[in-house]
Amino acid sequence: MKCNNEKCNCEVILELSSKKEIDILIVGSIPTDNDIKNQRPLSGKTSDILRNSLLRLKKHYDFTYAITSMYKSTTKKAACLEQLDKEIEKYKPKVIVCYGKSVYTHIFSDVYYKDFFLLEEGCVRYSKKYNTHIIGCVTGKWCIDNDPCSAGFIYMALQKAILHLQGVNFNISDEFKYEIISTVEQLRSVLIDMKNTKAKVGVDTETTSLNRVYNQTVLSIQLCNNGKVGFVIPYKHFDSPFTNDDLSVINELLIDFFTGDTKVTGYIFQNAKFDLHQLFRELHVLLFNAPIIDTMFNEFILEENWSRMMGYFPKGQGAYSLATLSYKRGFTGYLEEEMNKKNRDKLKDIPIKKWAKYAAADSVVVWNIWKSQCLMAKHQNYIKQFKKMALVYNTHLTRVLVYIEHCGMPVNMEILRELSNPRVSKLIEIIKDITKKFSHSKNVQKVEELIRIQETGSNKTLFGTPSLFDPNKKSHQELLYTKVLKLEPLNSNGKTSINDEFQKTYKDVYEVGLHTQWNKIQKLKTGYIDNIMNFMNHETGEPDFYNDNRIRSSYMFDAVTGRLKSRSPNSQQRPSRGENIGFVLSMFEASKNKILVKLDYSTFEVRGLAFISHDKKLSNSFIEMHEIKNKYKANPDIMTKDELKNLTDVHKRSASIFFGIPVEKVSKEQRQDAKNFVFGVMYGMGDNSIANNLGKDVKEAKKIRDLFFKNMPEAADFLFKKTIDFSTKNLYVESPLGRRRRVWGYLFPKGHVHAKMDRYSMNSTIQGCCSDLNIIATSLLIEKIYEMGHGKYQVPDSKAFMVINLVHDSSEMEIPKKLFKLIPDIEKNFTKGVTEYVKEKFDFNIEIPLEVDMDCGKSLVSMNKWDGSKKSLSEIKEKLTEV
DNA sequence: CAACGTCGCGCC
DNA sequence: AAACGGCGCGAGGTTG
Repeated sequence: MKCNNEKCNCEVILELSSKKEIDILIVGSIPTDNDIKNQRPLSGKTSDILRNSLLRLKKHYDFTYAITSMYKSTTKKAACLEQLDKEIEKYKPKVIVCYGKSVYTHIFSDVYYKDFFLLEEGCVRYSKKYNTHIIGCVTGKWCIDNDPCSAGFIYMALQKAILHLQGVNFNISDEFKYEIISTVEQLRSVLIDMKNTKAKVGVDTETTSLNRVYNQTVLSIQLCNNGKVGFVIPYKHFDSPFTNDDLSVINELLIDFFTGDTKVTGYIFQNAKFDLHQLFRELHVLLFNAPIIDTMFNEFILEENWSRMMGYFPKGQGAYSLATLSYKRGFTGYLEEEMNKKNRDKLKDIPIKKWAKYAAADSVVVWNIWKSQCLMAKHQNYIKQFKKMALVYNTHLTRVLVYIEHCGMPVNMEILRELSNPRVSKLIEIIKDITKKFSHSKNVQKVEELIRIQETGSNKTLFGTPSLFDPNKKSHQELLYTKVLKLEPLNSNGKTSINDEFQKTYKDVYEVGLHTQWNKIQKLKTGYIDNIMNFMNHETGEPDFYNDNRIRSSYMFDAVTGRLKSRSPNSQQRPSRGENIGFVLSMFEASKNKILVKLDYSTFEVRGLAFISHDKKLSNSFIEMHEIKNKYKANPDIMTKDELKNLTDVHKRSASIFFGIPVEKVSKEQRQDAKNFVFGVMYGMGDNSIANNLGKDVKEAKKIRDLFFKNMPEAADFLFKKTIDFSTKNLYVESPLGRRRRVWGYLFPKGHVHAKMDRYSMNSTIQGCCSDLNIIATSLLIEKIYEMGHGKYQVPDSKAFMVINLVHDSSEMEIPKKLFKLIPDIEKNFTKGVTEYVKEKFDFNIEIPLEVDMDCGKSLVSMNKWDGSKKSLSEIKEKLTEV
């Protein structure tokens, strides 16, 4: 059919799924030659994702659709746009899905964030011009170019379009009212009213800064329990009607509200961690009387892949920010200039009346977002697990994050200052020494000559000319290793790069060896000495660090598998092995009269594989080892520590299972092979990589894989069959606790992307589940600390039981020496305690015993391993009373 | 010169 | 042709 525009002679292509009326019109941008030839728009390879999504959705929903393109020719001819209008006029679709940003911005001109399409993506909006609803989504090409998991955005947009036909609306209202509380009695009556209402309460605070512990003031607290009216409680603000006496009454009222008897079914926050820092600091409330709900966490739980798209969102307004969450649900309030988050740091100087409306909005909006999120969970068939995550899990998560960030990791400043002082630092001395060795190398001297000629045109040197060779500079590396030393570059692009492979291959070349040492030690200095010194500096640093010399990293929950991230600085990559790390570790020292306790789950992910897959032999391995350990703990005299180590080594046992030999006959090499293999398998490594890793040829790696399949059939079946079948079918995997990881990449055509999704699926459940258990266990411990009255704000910091760091499967504490007796209880909490808890609350039965390794000491360089026995405990105690 | 993407490497 | 999961950070280099 030809376009009926006289000026234009292009082909009109339109594909109809049915001759009935059209529900959904999908509009692509520019057709290809093939599209036109076949009369089938969006028929190319990159549209597979769209078409696969339609196929899958057809299985669940009944709907009709048409596919067309905005332009009718392979070039952008303006005249053709009229043709699209005619199509819309003719078919009167109930909703238009705009495939790509250009289509969306053409059809829906009312776009606020023009440069950030992902803020519009998936939001159903009403178009006056076409008198229909519009929804935008990314294109397949965009998914291919960016992240395969973004393919889900296309699927979700289509699903939302379909749900729209059924009258399902995820958007929230712009309408709300607000009230400023002006007397204590008024507050009392509002709080009593809320306490006696079975509803959730949206909570928000306005503060003077983003600090967590120090140099911070709460300006106001907002509450809303119906999604319509927000109450603003003025707090410490010049414009507040409350006297100091009033404030202490208000504090009592609030403490009672959050901890006393209540009918409230949950508190809804946006970024609960921040507001809980405020409530913890001001009111000392950490354990609440109702679940803590976080709209930010919920949004992540509903689509964790947004966390990988941060670059496509405005600075300071990420994918999970309140502005984004509300905007994506059609809330336009925050677009008003007065509501702009950027102005919020000035609130302390502006009368409350002027900003109360916007402050109130935060509590109202989160309430409504929660409703919208529940609706979404329902349509993902996820509501039951979602509520477990949102209500039960998140309460623990938030508590842990608040407590850890509040406590902070102690630093011995004397040691740190010494390490950073070039005159006395032993660490800097090593760096100087390596630099000297470099400059004495004949080869480096040749490089310096070359550099000098390059830069000055002359190779003459004066006495005292500084060394020109910079080991970090790529050009200098190139000169030294390729030009002078003539080492064959190992990179496929023919360029020298000082990576792991290069350093291993040429480890016998003197300069390469120096380089390796230099890189390592330099990293220790910049990453831990310089970095932390900066944080502790009163000019460049942060008050939450320098006020009490504790490191307060930010912990975030947005790692796609469910692990925590830590940043500023990253406490999870603090050095743990290798030369010279002692310098850095020595500064992590417990404060006076306290000790550090480090708790690691023992081979947690391998154990996770066992208890998630219910592999018999692997599980038995762990059970047997547990029994041996218990016997030893009861009476350490029955065997030596070495014997115990031998008998309770999971990798030795795996090797014994793989190779069919007794544990005590397993060689070092066999153990290493089994270990590397199991980890490789859990990461989804192929035979080639495993072979590479084991330093064997592929045949042997395949042999070990066969042994794995033969001897651990349930584990192999779980990883390679059950998990992948489930995720290809459902496009997600789900952990026993109810955490999902979406693997939208299966919407791609079969190929390497599917292989990637296979790996994500196999790994995510185990990785996430182990991390979740660690977090829950830590939270349970904090609960107990508070029951015993040893928590922060219950006693002075010098006597408080602190939780100071969390690294995926380990938890670190700083405890008063007097509480040393609690060590066995801590161990129990992280093993039996958490096992019982998840059985009760999540119906998750961990059938094998969990085990932890525990170390205690004054500082991280002087830790003593506890073998679980009473004897060893008293030995450590004795050692620690000496320091 | 600031912002950005890439690399290499630290941790589990 | 081959492909190892999850991260943060500092380095040099490129870009506008």
